[in-house]
Amino acid sequence: MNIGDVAEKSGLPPKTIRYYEEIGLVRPLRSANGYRNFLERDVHKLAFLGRARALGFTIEDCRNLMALYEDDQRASSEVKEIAEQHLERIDNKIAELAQMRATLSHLVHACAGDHRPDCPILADLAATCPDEDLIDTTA
Amino acid sequence: MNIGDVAEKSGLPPKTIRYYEEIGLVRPLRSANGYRNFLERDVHKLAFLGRARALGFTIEDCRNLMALYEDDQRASSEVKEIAEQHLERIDNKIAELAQMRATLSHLVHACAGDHRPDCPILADLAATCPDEDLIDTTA
DNA sequence: CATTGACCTTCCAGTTAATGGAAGCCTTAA
DNA sequence: TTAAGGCTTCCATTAACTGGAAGGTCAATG
Repeated sequence: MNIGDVAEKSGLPPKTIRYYEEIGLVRPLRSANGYRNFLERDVHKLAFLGRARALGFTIEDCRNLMALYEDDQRASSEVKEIAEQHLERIDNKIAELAQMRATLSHLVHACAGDHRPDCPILADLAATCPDEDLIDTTA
Repeated sequence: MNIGDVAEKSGLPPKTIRYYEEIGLVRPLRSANGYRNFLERDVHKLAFLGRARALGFTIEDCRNLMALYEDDQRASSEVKEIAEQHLERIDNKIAELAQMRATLSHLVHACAGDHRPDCPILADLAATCPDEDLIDTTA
């Protein structure tokens, strides 16, 4: 199977599939003409990778998940640990974004958004420390 | 003022400050010895940039916000528009992460996480389309 | 048989926003 | 004088692709 078919079946662009080969996530055979020759097994692996990436796992996570997937002696605890760590990363990211969102939303609502230059958003970004005039800035 | 002092005052690492100069966000003077020589105004700008970046604005947003900040003829609507677009980006990102979180959390709870190889997480990642055998794959 | 168009190949560059490190000045104090 | 610390530039690296150029392959058509 050529890369175009695999792209369609796996949902990954050809560029990405080539990249995944380059970093060793798949090892397709080669036809006599130099074209990559994928087996169904490769398609399956690539779809697996696509789903893992869609869940936000890093490439390194994917590499490890794939290794576990192919190891029938694995302990599910190993998989779960990777997933839990990722879940924590996601939670942290969401918290960070929620914090940004709160501040930004507040500022946006406070801004008239008209022709006048007065802007609480810029005022906040420019905000000097409230006690700035108490700080020795001559140093 | 040397870069080290500016770093301390602005909260940005020296490396980042040099980078911001490289991409034209600040233009410090130079002393006779070749050292960058920052004015209070530069420190203020850098702190502004640091706060904007902390709110997740891109560097390009920062460039535009800074230009508006320095233009006393600006309309607050221009600032608000940038902020609103960013808010939307944040909301999209949060939604995406929340979706990942939901799926992943579900899978993690379903996984025993013991010594056995059975794992719903891997099963899901490997999941072929439920109706795969009904799909014409010969096309 | 030649050519066209759709594939495929490799290789190089660019993306975001820094960060790490090497090699080498400048300054100051012991 | 020499050592420490701060400063300089330049180059490489990060994550995970993506875009594009130059060129080989293949199937069908004129």
